Amino acid sequence: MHYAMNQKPSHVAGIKEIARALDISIGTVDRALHARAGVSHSTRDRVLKMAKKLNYRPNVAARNLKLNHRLKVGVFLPEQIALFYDRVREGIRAACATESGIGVDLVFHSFPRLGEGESNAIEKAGWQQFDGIIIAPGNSAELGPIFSKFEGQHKPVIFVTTDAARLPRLASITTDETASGGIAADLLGRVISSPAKVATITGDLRIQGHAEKLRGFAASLATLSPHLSLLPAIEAHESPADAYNAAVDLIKKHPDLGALYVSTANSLPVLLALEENGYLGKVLVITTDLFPELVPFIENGKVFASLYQRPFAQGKTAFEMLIRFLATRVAPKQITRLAPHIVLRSNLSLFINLVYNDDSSSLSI
Amino acid sequence: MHYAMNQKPSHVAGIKEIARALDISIGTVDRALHARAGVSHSTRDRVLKMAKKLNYRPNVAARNLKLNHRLKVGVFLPEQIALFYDRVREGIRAACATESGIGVDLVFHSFPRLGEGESNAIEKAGWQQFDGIIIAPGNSAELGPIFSKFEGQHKPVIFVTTDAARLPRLASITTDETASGGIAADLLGRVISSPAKVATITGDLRIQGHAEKLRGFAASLATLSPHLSLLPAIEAHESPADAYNAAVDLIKKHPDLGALYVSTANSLPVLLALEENGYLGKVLVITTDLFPELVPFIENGKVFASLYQRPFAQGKTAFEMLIRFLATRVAPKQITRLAPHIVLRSNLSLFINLVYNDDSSSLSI
DNA sequence: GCCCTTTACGGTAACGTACCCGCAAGCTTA
DNA sequence: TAAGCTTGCGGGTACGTTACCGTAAAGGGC
Repeated sequence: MHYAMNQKPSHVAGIKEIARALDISIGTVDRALHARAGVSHSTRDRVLKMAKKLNYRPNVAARNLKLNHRLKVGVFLPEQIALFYDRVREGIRAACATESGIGVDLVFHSFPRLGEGESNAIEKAGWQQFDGIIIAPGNSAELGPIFSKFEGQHKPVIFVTTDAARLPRLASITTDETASGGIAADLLGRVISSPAKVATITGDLRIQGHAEKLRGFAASLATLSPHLSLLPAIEAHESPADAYNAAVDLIKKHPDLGALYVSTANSLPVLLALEENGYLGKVLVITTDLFPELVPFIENGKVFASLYQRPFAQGKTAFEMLIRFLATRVAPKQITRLAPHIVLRSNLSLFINLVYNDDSSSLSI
Repeated sequence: MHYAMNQKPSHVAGIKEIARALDISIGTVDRALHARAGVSHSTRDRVLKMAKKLNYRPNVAARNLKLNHRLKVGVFLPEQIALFYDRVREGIRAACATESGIGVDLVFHSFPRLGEGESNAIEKAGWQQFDGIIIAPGNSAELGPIFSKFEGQHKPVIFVTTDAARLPRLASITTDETASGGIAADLLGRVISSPAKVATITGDLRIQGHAEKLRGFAASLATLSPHLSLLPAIEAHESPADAYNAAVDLIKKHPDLGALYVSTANSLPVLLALEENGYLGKVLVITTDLFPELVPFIENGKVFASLYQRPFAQGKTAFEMLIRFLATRVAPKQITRLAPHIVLRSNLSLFINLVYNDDSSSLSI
């Protein structure tokens, strides 16, 4: 038995076929199709109708050849944490490499840390020169003036890795942070069946994603795992020393701690603090993201799970969206929330080569 | 502070700049660059050197315009299970839509079920007419003769959703089935802390993926969750009635069953059997894939997790790889194993719109 | 010497589109 | 009525590449 459901690739017409069909010049057809001046209403209508009838599709190759414009895309990402943001950059580069239609020039700019120096970097680089921009917006207060200064220019900006809903943007790509927190709470509640205390260590709560993760965690804990009681969130401000001390404090205050959710990538000092005090293995730990030092902790089960934010996929998606918009001027979905990957010791091997980034040809896994 | 790491987009030369630099004709340059006949060795070398020196990049737009060849891609996928394979088709279509460079004609062919009628469909459709083929190879025994008949033609074939390692293929895209099984065993072992019996219900074990899932499950159970004892695998052959009866038998024989891993998408009859006998909620269940009927089971926690095989991402990746090969003749990584998504009630909402497929613009989440 | 083939290269017509120039008809204004 | 302007359209060129055709020059066989 055999079923064919062809959609016939029916002939697509060019601009000159329309001209021939209406016995007018291709110049006129061009003006009509592009709503340029110098065509009467009646002719324009006739052209548009015939274009639809003949199934006109502009030939992208010819257009690109003619208006030989290379696109310039500016990418503004933090240097820290390099292992994370380098994967974003790789995703962008990979997507750029597969782009066969239009010529794209990528210009990478860096600033020290998320929310630190990004507006500076943008202003120095010159917003103007880019056809589109990809950025991780850490400090929306600082970025606000820049965005409003260039308002009305409709420069397409795409946010990656974290969002800033107040700023006007073409699109934003992040993982679903609320879901990340929710998954952590869900898993902890499933594994720990009796009542227990749960703590969270987070990063800078002014960054949108961190707050969302916590909200998701708290909400999910209350509904899905009510037998777990949540301790007040500990904000570690991305500093290793802060995080270490906070963890030591925590286990001193709550020696009966059952579980811990580290919602920042800065989990290593926390793990060391737990290990040194003999709590690693006793406390069920869920972390965020993936980097080489974390691998052994997951491998030997001391860290139950880590929620991977898929930097490569984020970069790739952002670039694809931007180019698609620049080519077609059709706006993409404004908010895209990728599903975070749940990294366990059983599927760790699927992510490990990504982390060591020895295989740049690897896909957006 | 501001760090710029531009890789300068330095001027890229065209074919005629090389010609001018060497004071020869562009025809000669073209022949030299494409290793065509009619150029002396010395001139060829000079051209190639100058091409490198001037940073020659062929203008894809111009090339595509000139050799106006549309590519024809044949897609052969089963009809059953529609919700799964339709997502694969959507992924292919989505990738095709973003393809701006070359014109691609997609031709979809279907056959009833995986491994049933696929060789028939291919032979009827005519292997010859396609520049490339995407197929779900269920029955490698039947496909073998077809593949060997056309051996040496180097027709690029990409396998999706399941692999057939014996057949020559350009690439294969599946989820990592071994990891799927491993994740199931890992999670079950984490949630169930005391010794318990674990059963598996699988599909046709002649299909590569099903066997791999079981192997992964057994291996992972032995190493990560040794307190769980694995019962012999039950093969349900994709038939709903079979699956139902098998499940009833199972709980009759093992009323103390602790957990169940359904490694086929055909999990609904199993869930119904458990529900009718009051076992749903007592037995920890992990299923495979996602479809509307499964959603409420996950929502209310009766199914702990489901391992989603990302059909959309598989289709999209397969198409992108195929086109990239056809455009550049550079072979992709032969084996790509995507990480399956772990669907829990806490992240179910991220996948639910995919399942109801009301949003075809959604990404390869 | 002639004729034929081969080799190495020059020249050029497209591919479909965008954009500029030019021209005729109609209209306005002095 | 002449000069100037606007409107509506035709014609042509160029974008970078490929695929031909043409053609000198060199070589080989008679």
